[in-house]
Amino acid sequence: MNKKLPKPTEGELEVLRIIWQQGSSTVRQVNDALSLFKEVGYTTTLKIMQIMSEKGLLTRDTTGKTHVYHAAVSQEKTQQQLVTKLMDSAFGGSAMALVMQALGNKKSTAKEIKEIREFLDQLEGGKK
Amino acid sequence: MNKKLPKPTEGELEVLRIIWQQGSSTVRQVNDALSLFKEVGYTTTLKIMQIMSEKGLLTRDTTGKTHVYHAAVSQEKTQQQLVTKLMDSAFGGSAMALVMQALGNKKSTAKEIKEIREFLDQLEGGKK
DNA sequence: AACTTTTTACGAAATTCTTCGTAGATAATT
DNA sequence: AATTATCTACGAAGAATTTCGTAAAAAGTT
Repeated sequence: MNKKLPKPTEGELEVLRIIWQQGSSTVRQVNDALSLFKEVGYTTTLKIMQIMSEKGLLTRDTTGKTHVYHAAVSQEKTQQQLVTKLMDSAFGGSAMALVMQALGNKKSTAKEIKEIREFLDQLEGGKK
Repeated sequence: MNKKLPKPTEGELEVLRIIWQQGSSTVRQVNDALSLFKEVGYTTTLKIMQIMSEKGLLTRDTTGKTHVYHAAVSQEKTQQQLVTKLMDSAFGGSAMALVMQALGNKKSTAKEIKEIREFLDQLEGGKK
């Protein structure tokens, strides 16, 4: 079990989000997607993805000329990792404090609030 | 209005947490507190706090021989900043998604869940 | 086949963060 | 007063991250 994958950096997270969204991709595809919202050189994207492979955040298929990269970490696990880290480092480990900041900040819609209530119901229900 | 204070690094956040907790402190006091849970040289702590002053995360009183450092950013604002950043970078801006990860992860107590419900009530009540 | 384009590999510069050693100044102790 | 301890300032090394240029290999085009 490889539980200790490194925390992705900002740049790595951007790549992961794209691959989670559009599925396994080539460097070109990721770079195109990145280029929609920021300026970035092709070889920069390539380098980041190569490093991510070394770290185990991505795997790649090198059969063809153009390598295809796959996410090696799930979106859910990664979000878990990041939110846990933030909770510990900035909120003293309190989920409540973090949740309140997240909700208090943003103007949540009535619908969102309702969904969270239902989620809380589930949490209590599924609990022993 | 200085809205663009830099995001504190891991090390800087540790210093801020200590100063938020125990109030304005000297380098020695911060270093002692840090030493309780990690090994760190005195000049390392000094350097970090000096850099934080330059960045505007701390202010300092240099009247005496021993300088006294004060937090220049509030805990609340900083938590806001960090949670917003995480929400944008890892949760596509969705507070809901983040909240669910935070709650689903940790085994929240019934009391915590109740508190969050009450918080949601307030949110809706205070809203127009 | 010669040329152009695309892609990977390699290396290195620029930046940021962390760490700490050394020197000098200031204060406290003997 | 001399010694010792404490503190700040300075600089620099090491690691991590981001960036990109150049070269070489592979594929496609004329």
